[in-house]
Amino acid sequence: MRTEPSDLATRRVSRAALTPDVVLDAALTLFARRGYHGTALSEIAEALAVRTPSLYNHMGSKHDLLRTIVDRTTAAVLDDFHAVLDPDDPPATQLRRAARVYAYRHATHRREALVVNRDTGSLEEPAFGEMQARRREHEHALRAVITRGVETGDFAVESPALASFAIREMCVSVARWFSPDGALTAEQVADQYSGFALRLAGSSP
Amino acid sequence: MRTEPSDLATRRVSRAALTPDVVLDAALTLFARRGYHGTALSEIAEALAVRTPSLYNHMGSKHDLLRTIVDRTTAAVLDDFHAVLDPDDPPATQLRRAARVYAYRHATHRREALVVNRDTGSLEEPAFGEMQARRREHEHALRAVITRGVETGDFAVESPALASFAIREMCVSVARWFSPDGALTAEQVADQYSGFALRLAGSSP
DNA sequence: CCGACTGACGAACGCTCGTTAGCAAGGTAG
DNA sequence: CTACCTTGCTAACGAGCGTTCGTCAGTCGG
Repeated sequence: MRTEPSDLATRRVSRAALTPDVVLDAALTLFARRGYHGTALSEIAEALAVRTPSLYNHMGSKHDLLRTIVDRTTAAVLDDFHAVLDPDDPPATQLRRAARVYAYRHATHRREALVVNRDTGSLEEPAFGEMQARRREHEHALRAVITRGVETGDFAVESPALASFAIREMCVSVARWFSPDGALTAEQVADQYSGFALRLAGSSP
Repeated sequence: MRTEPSDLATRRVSRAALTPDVVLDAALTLFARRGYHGTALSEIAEALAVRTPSLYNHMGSKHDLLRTIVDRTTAAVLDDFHAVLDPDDPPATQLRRAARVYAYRHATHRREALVVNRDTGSLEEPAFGEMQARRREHEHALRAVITRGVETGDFAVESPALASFAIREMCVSVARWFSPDGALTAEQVADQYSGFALRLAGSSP
């Protein structure tokens, strides 16, 4: 379904078959680097070695690019969460897995994360509302895990909401500094961050 | 020196004396809401009940507004840090105070934090380099605290760099959700977050 | 009462943006 | 071979951007 993305690299000159997904990938790279309003369609076209109007054979509008990126990304985050959360697991296991998969995604999908966390405010309705709903769903689900852990005595925090915010945003920020060429792999970072999350929640060892 | 800012509220109609600081404050509010590239000078002018060219009596350029905001904010963060850090304190006290003042600033100066963390990439040189240098100084100073704590056995983390990133970004994110009208005051949030930081670093109780 | 200064203004600038229309080249199906 | 469909192109659009200039009303010290 998806064309192989070139990660953070910029396609150039190659002029290999232009498709909607190729355009989307170039937009993703540039949106992540310069922001949605800071990126001109002419820059996306240049990165693809094509004139600006040609883009319109493969997309609806500039705003559609942003909407598609945000839609796919927020949906994937929720899929991740529900894929690893087993209701029968103890709270500590649930939190560890939820934090790990969340941190892992932000290490392996840096561009998506940067765009979603910076340019979400440029979405128009109804896309903005839908995105907020999905974000809230994830937020509430994570908070529920912490709340249950506090009730069972596995966790110890004054405010589950506060801890939930802190853990989420801590994981989100991985996208701001992680590099696949760095000393740690995405898996190692995700493991350590899930450990941070457990400590933060006051998980009893 | 500074005119009293109207926090997140928007000045309107009042037409009280236009000064450089009043313009800066309106720009701060709008940059925080819509981003630097997403904000037009005409919107800042409208918020001040003035025509766009009049702004130029009180500022150099749009980019100068951003530069001034970032300069003042990053300088204040470093001042905060050095004001609370006593080299004779044990690592746990140093980390608690550093995290508390950092979280507190992000709760009480939300607009500045949002702009600095979103639109810093729109800075041109040399402003961008200067900002990066100050950010790095704060980052390295906090990391040094953690490293020392690991050496003394007060902390327990695999990678001080990773823990430092996590703690910093966790505090930064306070600006994204904190509300002065919420259930918790800025002081309470800062206290809890500094507790999070200590736990995250594996501080021995 | 007058001179100089401050500051908001209308008009206009050059530029870039996102987007549309129409045409031409190339591959494909019949 | 021909008709068609796809797709990149040039040209052009209307709008909005940040910024500059000259003007003119208001204010204030003398």
